[in-house]
Amino acid sequence: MNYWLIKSEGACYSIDDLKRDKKTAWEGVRNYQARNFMTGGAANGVGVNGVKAKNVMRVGDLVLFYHSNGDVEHPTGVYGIAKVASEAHVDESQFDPKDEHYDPKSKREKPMWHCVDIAFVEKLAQPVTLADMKLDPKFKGMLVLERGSRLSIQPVLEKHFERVREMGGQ
DNA sequence: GCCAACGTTGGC
DNA sequence: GCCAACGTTGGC
Repeated sequence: MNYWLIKSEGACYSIDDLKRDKKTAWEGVRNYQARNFMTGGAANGVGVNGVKAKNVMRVGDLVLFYHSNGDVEHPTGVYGIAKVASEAHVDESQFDPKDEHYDPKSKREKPMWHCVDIAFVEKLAQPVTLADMKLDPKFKGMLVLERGSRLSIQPVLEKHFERVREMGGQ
């Protein structure tokens, strides 16, 4: 079992939206490194030379749901837990000229972007903010705390995942 | 709103 | 293949 962190602008798609939808296709990721965590390296989810990397999302993996670009009322941080609910599949938004994530370079015959489905697990009783995590030495080494860390899908260590859950509980 | 850090593009 | 220019992300 692997653990992950995915970012979403809270004002754009929040943990409450995921709770309402129960499940959503994690479309719109347009960064190769982030994509490769979903697909296993190649575009289509079968990995490089048919071999999936170890560090790739698998059905059932648990995910920290992180709100980026927060403000005073809604601070940046982890707001809930989700899980990976599908293998990588074609991200339909790349073919839609009206979609903000439209990619004119990508062709149906050879799609560039794939995504997994993400399902709601729980909302934390209280968010674990970025500020909280920076203050707790147990989070030392966590990718999201690093300066300039823009990766929207990140692997997370089990100990960091469990610590978030602990701090976010009642 | 600012701006540093980052990823991508494109000229050469 | 280098690297400057550009657009975007995201903390503050």
